[in-house]
Amino acid sequence: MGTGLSRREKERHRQRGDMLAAALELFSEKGYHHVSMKAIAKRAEFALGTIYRFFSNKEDLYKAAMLEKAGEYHRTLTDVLSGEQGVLAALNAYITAKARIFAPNIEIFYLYFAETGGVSFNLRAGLHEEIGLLHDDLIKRLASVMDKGVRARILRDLDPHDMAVALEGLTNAFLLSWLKDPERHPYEESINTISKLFLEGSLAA
Amino acid sequence: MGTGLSRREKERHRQRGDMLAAALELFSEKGYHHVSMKAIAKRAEFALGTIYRFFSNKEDLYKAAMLEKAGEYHRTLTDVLSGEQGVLAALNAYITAKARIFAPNIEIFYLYFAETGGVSFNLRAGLHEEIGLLHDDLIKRLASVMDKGVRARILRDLDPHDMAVALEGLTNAFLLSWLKDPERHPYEESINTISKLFLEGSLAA
Amino acid sequence: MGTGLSRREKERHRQRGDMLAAALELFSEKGYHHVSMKAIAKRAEFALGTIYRFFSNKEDLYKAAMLEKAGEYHRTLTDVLSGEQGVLAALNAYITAKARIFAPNIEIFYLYFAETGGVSFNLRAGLHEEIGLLHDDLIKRLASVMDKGVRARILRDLDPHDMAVALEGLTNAFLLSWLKDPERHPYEESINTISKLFLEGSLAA
Amino acid sequence: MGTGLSRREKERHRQRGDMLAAALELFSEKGYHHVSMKAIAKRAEFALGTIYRFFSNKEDLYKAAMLEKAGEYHRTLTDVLSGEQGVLAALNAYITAKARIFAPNIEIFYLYFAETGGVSFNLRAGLHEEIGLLHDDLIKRLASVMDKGVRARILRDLDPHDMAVALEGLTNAFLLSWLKDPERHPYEESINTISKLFLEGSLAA
DNA sequence: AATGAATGAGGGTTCATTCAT
DNA sequence: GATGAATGAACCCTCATTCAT
Repeated sequence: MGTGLSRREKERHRQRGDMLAAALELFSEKGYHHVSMKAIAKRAEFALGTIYRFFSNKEDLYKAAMLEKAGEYHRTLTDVLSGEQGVLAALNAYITAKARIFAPNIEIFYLYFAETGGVSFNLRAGLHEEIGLLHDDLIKRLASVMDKGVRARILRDLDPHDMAVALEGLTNAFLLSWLKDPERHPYEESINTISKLFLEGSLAA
Repeated sequence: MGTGLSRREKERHRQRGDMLAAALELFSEKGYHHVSMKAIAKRAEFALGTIYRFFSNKEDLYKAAMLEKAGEYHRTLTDVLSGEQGVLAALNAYITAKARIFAPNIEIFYLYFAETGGVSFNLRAGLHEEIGLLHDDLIKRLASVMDKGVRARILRDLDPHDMAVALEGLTNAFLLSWLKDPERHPYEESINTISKLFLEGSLAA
Repeated sequence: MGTGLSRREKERHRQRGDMLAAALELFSEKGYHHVSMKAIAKRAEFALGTIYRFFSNKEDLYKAAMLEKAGEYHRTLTDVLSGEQGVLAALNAYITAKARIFAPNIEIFYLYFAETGGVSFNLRAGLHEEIGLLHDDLIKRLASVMDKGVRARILRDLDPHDMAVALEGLTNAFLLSWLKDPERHPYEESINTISKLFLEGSLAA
Repeated sequence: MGTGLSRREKERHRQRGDMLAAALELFSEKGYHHVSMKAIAKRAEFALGTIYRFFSNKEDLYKAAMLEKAGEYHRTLTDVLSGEQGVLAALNAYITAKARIFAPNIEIFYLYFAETGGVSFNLRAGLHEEIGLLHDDLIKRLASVMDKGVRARILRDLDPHDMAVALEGLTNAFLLSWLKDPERHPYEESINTISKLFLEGSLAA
């Protein structure tokens, strides 16, 4: 018993997911203001009014879609970092995972990036903060890996938090560069460059 | 002495500048779609119609405002790089200048960043490309400085273009980190970290 | 019995009709450019946006309103001409019907007339042509009646098409004259005059 | 002695004429509402403000332009009618003159026609009346010619005023028909038809 | 007297949101 | 609960008119 309810809840959750997916697709294709609720309803194959039973307004839907994706990314990246592997393997896995996540979704990356960066304005008040928290958490986890690496004398002896921020900046920059012009600038080489910057005595080796 | 014409032209230019300034303020405060032409007119203290004597539509005004600022930033940063100084001095000056430029204009930085990154959609077609060109030029100039540094055995022996991209990513990341929480994370320390990542034998010293 | 669908369709058609009626009223009262969509919405007792569910823009609404009325007039007049009556009866019926149609709608007559004439400019491209086709059709039908009359030696032996055009011109002129000053110039006398001009040997009688 | 003033007045009159000509050209090309005062100023090669020294507003300019042309037409047509010629010659001259006047100016004809007809709305209040007076005067003069013709037993014995109105309607209709499709419907034949309708015993001859 | 830059009311249209069915 | 027609506020832009130069 309660299965009836449960089934209904599952169904509701599935519908919500369909809406979020449709919304995210359209938002990343055209940008927030160029997507109408009607278009989202159509893409998601729901009636316009039905969307409003799940999200109180467009704003809310946007936030939910972004947070959904951000949460997914965050989960993937933290999973990668928390594996039972060595420091170098973890960082390599992180860098690779980030590329794997964003490559097929460059638009979403931009969106996410803009939010992470801050191009969010009052409009998305709240979203900014929530994504900020995720980002802070990620930095903290990265810093902890860095710390481990420094103590193991694998990484250069710099402030772990700074190194985490640096890694974020480097991966973002190389990702963008790669996505802009995939041929001219293979991502693998970027990984090498990033590694060398962090590794202790890398030149000596 | 042509002062008649010159005065009128100067006046026109001043008005245009006022409009661009007002537009930029508002766009960075609220985002493109949340700013009405009426609001820009009011902020700039012109009549609505007057704006249309200078810019053919909102789109045009936005592009002009962004390009104006982007050009200004680009000029400042390339000036810094082309001084008759050593490699290290040049890079330090660059990093500092970037902070000096963006610190008071974090919103504009986000805007610029978003455009550099790509959150621009069809809407701003053209702008994206033009800013992209400026950015490419900057990278090229940075790479040339890096090359000089590598050949002088001051910097690590990595691909100069990659190092340029890396520097961009690092400065952006640290700037954002600093601007988010100025107390906790002094920008000066970031500069140290950045330096150390690029300097040859920095750990040995 | 499909009544559900039918009812909705009927409702839709009724709404469309109300909008067209309101639009036609206002357009004939004040002219195309002096009527705002808001005013039409108000007169038709719909919200502004609702009108746009039926007509894609003001232009479209105008054309639809004109064509609606033109079609109605055309139907009425061709019906009159195609009755199983004699030539004289047909022409008399035509002249009378025209008066009956336009008398209560002098403004619409002007509008129709202007379109028939050509005061439409690019703006109403298309409408002009469509109304022109209706007009040509009417002339052709009139000419055919004239032809019958000529062959029956009831009407003067002139070119039927010319006679049709002439009848149009005469009825228009007398209608306008009558509508301008109904007392001074009874329409019945106009009919007599028109008849006499076309009848063979009318003076001899 | 007054020559100075006179010269200035002449100059003013010439300027006024240039403005009216430019305005009429544009109005007939595009229609009242699609012509801006700026465009008229440019076509007339005057400054925008200067136009307002001659006409208090756009409305006023339109009326003046229409009345100017209407007066010109009226003068031409009444001149033709008041010549020392026979009735038939006068009517023929009238019909020909009307074609000569309007053929190169079909748009103005439509405009004039619309005003004569009545598509004028509140907007052009006044203009309508004034053109109406000219039109009435023309009808009266035509009627007087008709009367002479009837008394001379050249024309059919119908009410002269009706015949005048009829002639107006016929010439308008044939003119429009001709202007719409000049090849298919030579105006000369129309003249024949018109003549036959009015001439006494024309079929007998 | 001539100029044309500046003004701002007003119009067409879109679209987030509501609510009767 | 689901639907989508109806609503109307708000936006971009034009252009007749004014007035400082």
